[in-house]
Amino acid sequence: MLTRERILDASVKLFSERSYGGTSLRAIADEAQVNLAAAHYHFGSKAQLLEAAFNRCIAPINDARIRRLDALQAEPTPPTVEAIVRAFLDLRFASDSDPYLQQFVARLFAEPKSLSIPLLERAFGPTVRPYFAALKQTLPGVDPSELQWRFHFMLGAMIQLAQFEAPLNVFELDTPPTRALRPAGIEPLVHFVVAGLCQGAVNGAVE
Amino acid sequence: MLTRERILDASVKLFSERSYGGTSLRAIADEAQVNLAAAHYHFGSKAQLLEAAFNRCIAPINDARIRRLDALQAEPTPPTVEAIVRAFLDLRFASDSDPYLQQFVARLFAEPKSLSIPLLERAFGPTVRPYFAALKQTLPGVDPSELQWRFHFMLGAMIQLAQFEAPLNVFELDTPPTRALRPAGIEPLVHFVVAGLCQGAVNGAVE
DNA sequence: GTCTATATTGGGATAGAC
DNA sequence: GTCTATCCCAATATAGAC
Repeated sequence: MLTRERILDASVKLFSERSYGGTSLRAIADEAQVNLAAAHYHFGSKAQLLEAAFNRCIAPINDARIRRLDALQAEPTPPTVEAIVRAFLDLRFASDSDPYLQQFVARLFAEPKSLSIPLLERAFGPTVRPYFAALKQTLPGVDPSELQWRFHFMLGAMIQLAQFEAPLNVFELDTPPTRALRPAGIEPLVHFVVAGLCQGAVNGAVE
Repeated sequence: MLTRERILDASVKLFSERSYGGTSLRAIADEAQVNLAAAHYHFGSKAQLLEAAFNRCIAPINDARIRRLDALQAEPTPPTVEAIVRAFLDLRFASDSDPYLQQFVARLFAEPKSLSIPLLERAFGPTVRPYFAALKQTLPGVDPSELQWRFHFMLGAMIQLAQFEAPLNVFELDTPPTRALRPAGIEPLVHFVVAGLCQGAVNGAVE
């Protein structure tokens, strides 16, 4: 059972750093200091290993996000856009999150769609949909299809932050992964996204 | 010489769709209906072929972007944020642009950094820097390091649009590439980004 | 459950005829 | 410049001993 965990850890690390196509099972076995055959014994195939690794990585974050949204919606006053955005984007206090999670998500989004879409839909859909619904309710003045675009751009900005430690600093190589989202960029990200989501609207959340 | 072009065309298509690691030289030779050895003869290696394909793809867009920025700065009145953003993001009228360009850029951003960063820096840096400088001048009230973050998020939103035809429609598979940026999402993108860039500022560009 | 060994395929790259 | 043929290696995957 320990072997299984070692393989998962190594998979998360390497898939996050080098993408799916760029990572071999051999490299994973090496990193995990485990025999190559063990990967097949425990997971069957490379694709199944990817899914297992991602699921283990995303599960605690999904839980935290859902819990935080529930908490917001349990309050007497309806949540602001900023509160919803923050609950979704600010993972600084999800201390049990895997440090590679965000890079992992970012890499997954860029995989060939036949690989990424089904996986993301299964792992992400159930968490993302309630957030979108909450935003829709908080921003009734925004056309739903327009809001879908804005939500889409929020994900793009989030992913961009996950991939690069510093903005535009295109020279840095192999930066170490950071727990949850890059702390330094979280506040700028939240404000950027809230501004984009609330354009025009005079919602209590914007300032 | 025709062979060379066929290989470049096929490379752009396949690298864009399947990423670098997911594309073999054999697949490229097949797609181009060209002999495998020709790829090595003309380009030397897979990595050099990637760079050649990307350069050919990005060159006209770099030119168009620089030309448009120059035109803005030649006018008597200083450009608005929206005008600058539009010049950068709205490629609908760059009719000679490769239909795969945006997917290509998006995939490149997600490659392992040791592969992507140097390439992006060479191909993108000289175009991106003047745009950042122009924004800095138009938004003097925004702290430069904060503006870097915002610019960074703009790129993320742009890439997200490039990768997916419709927002959140995570079920669609293998959508055909679109010339320049997805037309339907351009206006939402521009407005989202302008709002994010101009937060707080009372610049003529925001409305 | 874990190892060694290997089957099998497909990858990038080259040599050398034409 | 273009082809065939091939080298060499790395990839995923599996068989079978322990």
